Amino acid sequence: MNQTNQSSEVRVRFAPSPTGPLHIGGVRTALYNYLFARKMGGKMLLRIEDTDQNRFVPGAEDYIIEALNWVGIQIDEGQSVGGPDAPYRQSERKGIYQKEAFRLVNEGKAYYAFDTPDELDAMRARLEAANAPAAQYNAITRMQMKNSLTLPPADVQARMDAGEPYVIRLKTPHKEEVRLNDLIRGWVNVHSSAIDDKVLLKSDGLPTYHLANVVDDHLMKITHVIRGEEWLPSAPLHVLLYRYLGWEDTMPQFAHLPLLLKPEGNGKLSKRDADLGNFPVFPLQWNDKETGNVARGFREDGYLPAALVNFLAFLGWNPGTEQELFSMDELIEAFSIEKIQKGGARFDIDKAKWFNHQYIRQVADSELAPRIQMDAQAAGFDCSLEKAAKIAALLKERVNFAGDIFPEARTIFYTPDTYDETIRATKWNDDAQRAVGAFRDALRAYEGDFVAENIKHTLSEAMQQAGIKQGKIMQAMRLALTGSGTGPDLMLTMEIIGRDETLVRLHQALERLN
RNA sequence: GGCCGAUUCGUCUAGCGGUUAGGACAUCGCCCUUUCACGGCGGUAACACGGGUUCGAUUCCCGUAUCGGUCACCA
Repeated sequence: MNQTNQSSEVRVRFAPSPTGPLHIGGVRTALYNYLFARKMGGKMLLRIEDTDQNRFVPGAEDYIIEALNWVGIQIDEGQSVGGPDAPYRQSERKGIYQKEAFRLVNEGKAYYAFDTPDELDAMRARLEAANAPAAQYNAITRMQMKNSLTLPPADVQARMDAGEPYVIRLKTPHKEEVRLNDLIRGWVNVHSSAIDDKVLLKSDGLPTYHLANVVDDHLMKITHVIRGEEWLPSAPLHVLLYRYLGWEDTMPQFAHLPLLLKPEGNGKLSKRDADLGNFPVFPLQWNDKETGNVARGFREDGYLPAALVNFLAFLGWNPGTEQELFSMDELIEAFSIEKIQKGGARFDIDKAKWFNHQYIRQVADSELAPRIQMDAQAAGFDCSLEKAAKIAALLKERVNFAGDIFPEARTIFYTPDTYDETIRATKWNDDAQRAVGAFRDALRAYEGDFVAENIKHTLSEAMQQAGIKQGKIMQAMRLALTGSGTGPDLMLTMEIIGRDETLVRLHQALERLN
């Protein structure tokens, strides 16, 4: 029935479950899928795997879409954009999975099971007590359970007619070697005895992940399944499903990505680690409506999407060159599955900050200005966009985040009310006093443009005339002007402060520091 | 515990039989500078262990150890 995919167009999908905010590892998975799709000139699909009604979280789907959009991952087909295989929400595709599940039963590859949760627990407890090799529903134990393999057909029919809940389970072969060739890991062999009789269709009529993802990937003509390593143990089961469904000849290729690990200690990266390390694990801020908790996001923390993407791309992949900074287009150009790492990658937020620093300094001053203006206003200061842009130019190379700029520029906005005592004690001496006085007088007489270059010239001339070595008094000058011993370029700072205010500050310093 | 996977500086990694084992983050030092940063230069720092294969193993094979993942009517 199914002929080989003639078009050979690469088609990949990102298939998250809307159970909450998208984890940063999920963003990386989406990114790798996207890079691969674009690199191969293929398509990127977005499918929502919402087959667990109990775990459904309102708003999660919108969050996922907004997050992908923010990082710059464009969806070609799928939820939010539509496409030929709609609907892309699995809860709306119920009938499709049921049809395939019943087909498997009819073909003898699956069966109905009526066991209650209590009965299943009892079975597992019994097997564990008996020290059985594996406490699972499988080729051996299924013959002692309540299912269409053990019950008389009439009984099965009666139960179904009576509306008794049932599931459909895969009739996993007893002894069979299942192989799959993972693009990242090579051949992986698993014996079918290690795979239990997985539930394919739940008693609520919805499929489990295993059935749904295989059916959808086939129907949507997915050519490559790129997903997290946590799926590797069930990948052989999926291979088995493709075989039983008769789709093995068009089965997609698999690539199981290494996991994102905790910064220190053992295990995969969790929200808790992020809180401990004081960094986000979600792309966007998430407001939990039930608990009222707010989980921070990379966006709200001031990370640029380009920086996050660059950082994430390098967590588990490397082009093999010494270039570190890559735009999305460059990543697409350089990307290849072969260069994906096999081992898990520890999450190092310092590296993320460094990437952000690299990108922040490239942002135009005018783009940074509104944020600075906003921060200034929040602190109670007026700030024109022109002034904010100048401040951006003054400080952007020094910071990791746009939000760090205003705090460093704070002294620009007000005449010092206090002066750093340590600097005062060590730097405020007779020469400093004379220097500030001489500079003030020179500035009063100066009538040209009040720009850094001219201010610098005025200052050095004044110091020369006063016979003072400029380097000796610069920190005192800074103290006089800003009240602080440290900060960005002083001449530019004065330019931004303006002539009048500069004079006011010099004057006040002479009065208050003596 | 069974099954599957992984293992190069503290961290992310390059390496695909012969290298002074390279880069980046972090760290330390020096320089630059009006200070603090930025930046520049340099330093410390790694092939988990044991067997093979080979003239030669970080690289190939087998064990061991360690770490991770997974064993639901969750994805």
